[in-house]
Amino acid sequence: MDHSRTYSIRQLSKEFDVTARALRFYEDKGLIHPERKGQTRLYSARDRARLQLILRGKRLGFSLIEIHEILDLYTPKDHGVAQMRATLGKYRGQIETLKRQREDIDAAIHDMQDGCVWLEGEITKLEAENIKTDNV
Amino acid sequence: MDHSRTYSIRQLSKEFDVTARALRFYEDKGLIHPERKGQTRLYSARDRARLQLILRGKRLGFSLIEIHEILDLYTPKDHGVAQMRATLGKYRGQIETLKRQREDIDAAIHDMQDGCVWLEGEITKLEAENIKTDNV
DNA sequence: GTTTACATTGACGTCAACGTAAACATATGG
DNA sequence: CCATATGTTTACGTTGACGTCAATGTAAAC
Repeated sequence: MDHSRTYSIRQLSKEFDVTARALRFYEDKGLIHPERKGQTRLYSARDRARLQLILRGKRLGFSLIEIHEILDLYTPKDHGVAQMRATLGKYRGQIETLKRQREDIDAAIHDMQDGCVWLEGEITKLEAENIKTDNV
Repeated sequence: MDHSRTYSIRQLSKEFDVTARALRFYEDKGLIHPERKGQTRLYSARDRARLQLILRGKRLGFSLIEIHEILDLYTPKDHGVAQMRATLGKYRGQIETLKRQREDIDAAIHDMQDGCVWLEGEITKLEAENIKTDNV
């Protein structure tokens, strides 16, 4: 919430449970651009927000290059109307990609839930058997 | 649908747009187990179904090792009730993982849609400006 | 002032997930 | 009979995403 404060590399790495190496690596790949106080990096709230997006992208299975492109969508470029239209197209493409992923997920969840139900049934069946056996 | 027929490595690779190399690689990693007619691999409908699961897992960003574990959940082991309970736990864990992923996706979609709406607004604003300028 | 903790930049290592190339078998049509 | 297509194994190459290590700097704490 505090938009003015700044974070050290350790603070950020602890908060999001990533290594400092990873943060420097993301910077190398142009995903974050922290300031420098002399040598040491100072991460702003904006950098922190970008890191959140990076990690979300990773959880969704995107490569760092793809995440870079997604981050580009979040950084206002506002050059020409043509550019903005192009960006709008990329937004929509990304949304489509995400929706396809969500369908995959829903399918997987349904499969798994079906499996759950079936397994539960099998277990209760076996339990009934065991109870009968126990009673004999 | 035809449960009795069998597929060559080329047929499968073409149908799912993966290389034959990848299919052999998946076999190496124990994800598929096609039969052999002499040297050549013969893929059954079951192998084909497993391949579908593999590719879906990949689209969702899972590693081959994780996919292997997921596939294990699909192959009935029915040893003891204890085993089945353990499997049931894994199912539920997997479902939780997928649900978390879906939340990430929903968040990303909402962000993108917000961005879309904002961008559309900016574009229409600029267009209005341009029209005024054109008329002068 | 010195230890201790945390920071930096290379450079090289590693693991996964294949690609690529070589060298060979099998079969099918012209 | 030979070419072409498709199959095989073995082995090395490649890319992405960091980990690890060395050599060094800096800053707070005692």
